[in-house]
Amino acid sequence: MGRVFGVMNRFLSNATNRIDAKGRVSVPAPFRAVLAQRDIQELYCLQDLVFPAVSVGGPDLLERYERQIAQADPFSPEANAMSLLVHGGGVYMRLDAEGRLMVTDFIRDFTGVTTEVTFVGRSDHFQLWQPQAFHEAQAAARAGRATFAARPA
Amino acid sequence: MGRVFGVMNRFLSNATNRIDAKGRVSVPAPFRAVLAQRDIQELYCLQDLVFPAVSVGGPDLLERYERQIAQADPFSPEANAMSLLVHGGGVYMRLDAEGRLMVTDFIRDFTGVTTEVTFVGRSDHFQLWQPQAFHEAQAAARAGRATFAARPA
DNA sequence: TGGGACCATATGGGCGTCAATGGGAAGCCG
DNA sequence: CGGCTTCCCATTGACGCCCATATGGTCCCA
Repeated sequence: MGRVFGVMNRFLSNATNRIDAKGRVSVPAPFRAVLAQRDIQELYCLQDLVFPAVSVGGPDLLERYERQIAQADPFSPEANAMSLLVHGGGVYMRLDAEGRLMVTDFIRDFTGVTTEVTFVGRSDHFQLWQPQAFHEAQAAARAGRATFAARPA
Repeated sequence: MGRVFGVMNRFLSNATNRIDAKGRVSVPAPFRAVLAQRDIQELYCLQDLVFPAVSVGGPDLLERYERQIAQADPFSPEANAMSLLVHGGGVYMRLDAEGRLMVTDFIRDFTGVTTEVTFVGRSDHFQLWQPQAFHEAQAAARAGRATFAARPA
């Protein structure tokens, strides 16, 4: 195998792939490379806390969320809601031999994807988005960010 | 080979190159020299927050943004949105053996470039612009009006 | 000082490889 | 027995890697 470059060991950038007649979609090769490098074979999926997107990562993703829940006040509505999402909404998935995953109703219902899926890198995990929703969310984030950009950090 | 002069270790000035039939464009040699001097082999690209331009730099460019994210609560909506921009909107690129890069739809859509690309030095990184948009933005900056109209959808 | 050789950059294009996609066939669970 | 899933193989279109050419500028030398 070729050399793995220093910063490519994170999930970065985005790509949109088609869902085939059987409901499968290819995970972009760069993302699969990251998964392979981290020895991640079992994928854990859960809903994003603020966006209509499904987060996908290894078991470490689940652990990160559980730590966050543990830190919060156990009686707070936030911790309660998070536990509901993380523990009640989480799903395990596997890739097939060609590096594709099944787009289940869980994914379709929450993200709104129908024919295409946008894979979005999030550094330590990646997300599945309905293409249009991703573009809109990014445009909104940029707009909100630009208003503060004028001020020095 | 020759001695590298102090002033050449930064991205300065601008140049416009053509996009060929395969969608490639040569990065100006002075910029490539800076990249080589800094040992930058993988390029990190991100949409500018205020201009219709794509910023290109080394891994340090990404790390600068990531430091900002790290300062916020990792589960906050703000950090989430920021990561959506930096990780989801960022792209890694490599130059081919001749020092060219692919002009992807990502670049075309955001900058509006079609047949030519203007490379603009920004000291620690450089940017890709649609030639006319660059001239207009520069003229506006010269006139002292930093405000820039929203670009057309 | 003018001409010409030399050189680096920008550009064009062929070709092989790999990823994305499509579809068949066998296996599993209802 | 039927639908759905999993494994496997075929296709194709894009991208990376390679070499060729042109063009403009610089340097050297007469």
